[in-house]
Amino acid sequence: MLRGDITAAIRNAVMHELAEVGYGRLSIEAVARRAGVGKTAVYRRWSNKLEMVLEIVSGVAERSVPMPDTGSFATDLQLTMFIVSKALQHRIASQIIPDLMAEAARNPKIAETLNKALRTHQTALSEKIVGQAIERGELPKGTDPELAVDLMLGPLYWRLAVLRTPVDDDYLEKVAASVMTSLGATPPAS
Amino acid sequence: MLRGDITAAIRNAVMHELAEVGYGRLSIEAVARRAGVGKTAVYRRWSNKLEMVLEIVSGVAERSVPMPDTGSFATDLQLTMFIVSKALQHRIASQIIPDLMAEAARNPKIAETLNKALRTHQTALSEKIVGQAIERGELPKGTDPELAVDLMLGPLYWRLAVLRTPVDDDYLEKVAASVMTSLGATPPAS
DNA sequence: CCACGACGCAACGGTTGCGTTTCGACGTTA
DNA sequence: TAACGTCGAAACGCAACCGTTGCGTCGTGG
Repeated sequence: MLRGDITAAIRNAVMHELAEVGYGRLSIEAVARRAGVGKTAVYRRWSNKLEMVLEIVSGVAERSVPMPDTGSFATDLQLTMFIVSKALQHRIASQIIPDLMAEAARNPKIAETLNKALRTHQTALSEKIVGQAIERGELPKGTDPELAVDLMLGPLYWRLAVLRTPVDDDYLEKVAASVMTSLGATPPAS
Repeated sequence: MLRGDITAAIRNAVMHELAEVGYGRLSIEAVARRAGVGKTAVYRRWSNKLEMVLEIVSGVAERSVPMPDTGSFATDLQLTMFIVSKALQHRIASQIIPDLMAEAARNPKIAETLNKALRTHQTALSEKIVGQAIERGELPKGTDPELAVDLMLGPLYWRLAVLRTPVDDDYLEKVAASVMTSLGATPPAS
């Protein structure tokens, strides 16, 4: 039986190596070195760098994806943006995500995995928020869910992952308010 | 005197290698191979992979940065978004930009260069557009230029560089309209 | 209590890239 | 035509990493 503590050490090492040197430069030797294990232990679990990274990354991404459903679009929106901003400001995640995104443009398997890990658990989720809001009458009937999601997540990603500017609650509120306005949302009943 | 045609061949090879394998995996040997020149020719011009890439990339980025100043915010906005969307849909640029962005998170020199090449020639430029619009009374006085830029470029970058979804004129208009609305812009005088 | 399996370590041959050096061919300039 | 500098090609020693193998140790399950 493979030892769980060693598997965990390797997973941890992979995430940190990914953050430090990126997928392109990631080497299994360095992973084993960092995890304090032999290369053998790594190859006993995965046969490839690609397979290893995909399994580990999707494993991390899949768990703990909260599901905002607060009953109103305004709070759903704010909560989602808050969660995403926290995730994109996480030291390691903020390095790994743009790196894998760039790599996905070259490697279809990475693209597919990221698709599953991020788009399914985030964009599709956001589209559900929009759908609910339309049903509740908080958003106009013709609202394009895709466009709405782009307006929500685009500025956040741009700010955090591209410009790497820290984001405070005040900024989040401004963006949220802008999204509400531009979508023609009915203000919360408060 | 260094031969210009060979320098050009190397520059071209670097851009294509960057697009295909990314900065992390880019090797000078491969560049020379692709350019059909000897490694000697490369090392005679630059001493590093880093130095070479920075010089070439900033050279490409610096030239031909048009300056939208059409006289109205609405058209400035549309023109800017059109130009940016064209740039981000360029086969090679759309691979290189996210890759270097991710690399910039690790390498301060790359970050600085990208800063100069993109932020100065694009964000600051966009901020000028917003400033002019405020002077003309097309935007409210308190408008935050940074926020405005984020709302303009964020969704575009998200769409094109992250999701890699093609963008048509219809989508561009929708985003532009959303930005106008959320900023409380005065509609064009037409 | 014993065998099995996972462990680390070290070494294997092979590949790739580094940055440098040497060589002969070529073309320009003087 | 003679000197100079760039050119491609090839090889240099060095380092890193690949994926595999053999070894001796240690812990656990049967």
